[in-house]
Amino acid sequence: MTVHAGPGDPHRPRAPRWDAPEPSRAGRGARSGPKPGLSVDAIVSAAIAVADAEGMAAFSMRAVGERLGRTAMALYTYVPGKDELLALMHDRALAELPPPAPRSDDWRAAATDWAEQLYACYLRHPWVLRLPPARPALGPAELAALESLLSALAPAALAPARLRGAVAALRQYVRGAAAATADASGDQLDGFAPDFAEHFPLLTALRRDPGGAPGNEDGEAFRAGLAVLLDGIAAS
Amino acid sequence: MTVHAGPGDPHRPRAPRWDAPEPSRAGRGARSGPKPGLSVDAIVSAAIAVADAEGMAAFSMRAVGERLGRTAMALYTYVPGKDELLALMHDRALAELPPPAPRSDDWRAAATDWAEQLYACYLRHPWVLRLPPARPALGPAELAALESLLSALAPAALAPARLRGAVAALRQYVRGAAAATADASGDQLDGFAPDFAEHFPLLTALRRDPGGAPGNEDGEAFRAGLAVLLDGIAAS
DNA sequence: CCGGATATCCTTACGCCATAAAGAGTTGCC
DNA sequence: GGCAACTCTTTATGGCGTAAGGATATCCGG
Repeated sequence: MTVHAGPGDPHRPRAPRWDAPEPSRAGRGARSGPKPGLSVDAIVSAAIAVADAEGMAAFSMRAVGERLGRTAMALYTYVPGKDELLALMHDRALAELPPPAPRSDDWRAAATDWAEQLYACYLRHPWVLRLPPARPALGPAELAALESLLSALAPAALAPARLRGAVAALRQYVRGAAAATADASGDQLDGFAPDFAEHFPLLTALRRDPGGAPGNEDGEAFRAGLAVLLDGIAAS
Repeated sequence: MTVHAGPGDPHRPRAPRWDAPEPSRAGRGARSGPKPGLSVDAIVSAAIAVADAEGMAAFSMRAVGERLGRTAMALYTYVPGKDELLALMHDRALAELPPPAPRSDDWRAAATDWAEQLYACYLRHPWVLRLPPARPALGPAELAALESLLSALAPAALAPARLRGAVAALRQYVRGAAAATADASGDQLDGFAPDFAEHFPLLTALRRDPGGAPGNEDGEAFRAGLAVLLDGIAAS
């Protein structure tokens, strides 16, 4: 990545090593000052711990600092601001995804696996689905996930345009479904006006139908939608 | 809906008419006080105007009040808090969607239309995709949109489980794709490490391929994914 | 061993935010 | 007229991100 808000940037004179471990410590002969007590990695870990445990609403620079026994301002030595920290968190979360599985001819199983891994990752870190849009480019882990999906779909030998469509559909579907599941609002449509059934007859009918499994409803819905999608890919 | 934080609620003694026009003014014989200079509707409209124009980052109770020539606190007479206002904004935005089209046997065209309407609506109001998860239930406009989709899909005569999957896939795909388009980050993956092509060969290959239309790339990607999805529904 | 440079980390402060509390002014019913 | 109900304002509280500046620790060249 190397976003490099280096010391040349007059706007951000702090933050000597933003974003990368700065190969060695040999930038200039000048290195001095007290040993760093923190690191970008440690801050990102603490930040993810806060977001996972307390939710995004309770996430703040102060909260992250506190978890590390520092003040909020101490973080600014390592990270230029909250937005950049969020971007690092995002990519770190996606880095939990497994590397591309060894090539298999069963693209359907491979794609299913990919989708379920990503879905589970989003549910482990639901705050990812709520990050602000500022980041200018995809992070390395997100790129790796895309590459992984392409590798899973390779045996299907789709035409390029079709492949683009399939990737977009899978990626966005998983994200949307995870967002729906995470916002437990889900499809809670009871307790409404008394004329609910009148206004929404088809919804009511679908609702009354002997649904799928009783528990784990969200997971079931996710898999059902995924199956439809994969059928579409298969139909190419 | 009738969420009714009525005067009986000790926690919210204000906000006499939250969420519905309160059929007439006949709640109790007691009505008095100055004529309301605002209304929930006017506030929601102003709030949407602010969010559309300035983006969610600049959205605040103060900003909405200012647009109406009032202070932030004046809004609290009509709306119990920011979260509830956001929920109303969400539903109002989705209320722009057209009512169910007259029944047509071409479910594919009908579903495509539904998806494009929703996609366009999200792009008109991208802040909708970024709302906090608090709301406990779907709003009436969102329910109407679902009913509309069911009506579009009716001629396909899907089995209930399959129908559920198709609805979930379409809904979440449109939402995810809109979010990706709105965060103009899109798929910006250039300007990276020099070994980009090495690390991500499949991505690089797909990228090099003579893509679809030159302009309107997002819309193209959206339609391609949608086509895959609809093929999946057709394969039932 | 000693300055000076450089780095980490802290305190303080500013201008935002949502919203609680209390009061001023307006209106309609008795 | 009096009073209750209502709208809207002012003020205040406790949070936020982060700019600014200072204390302190560490290293380097002398």
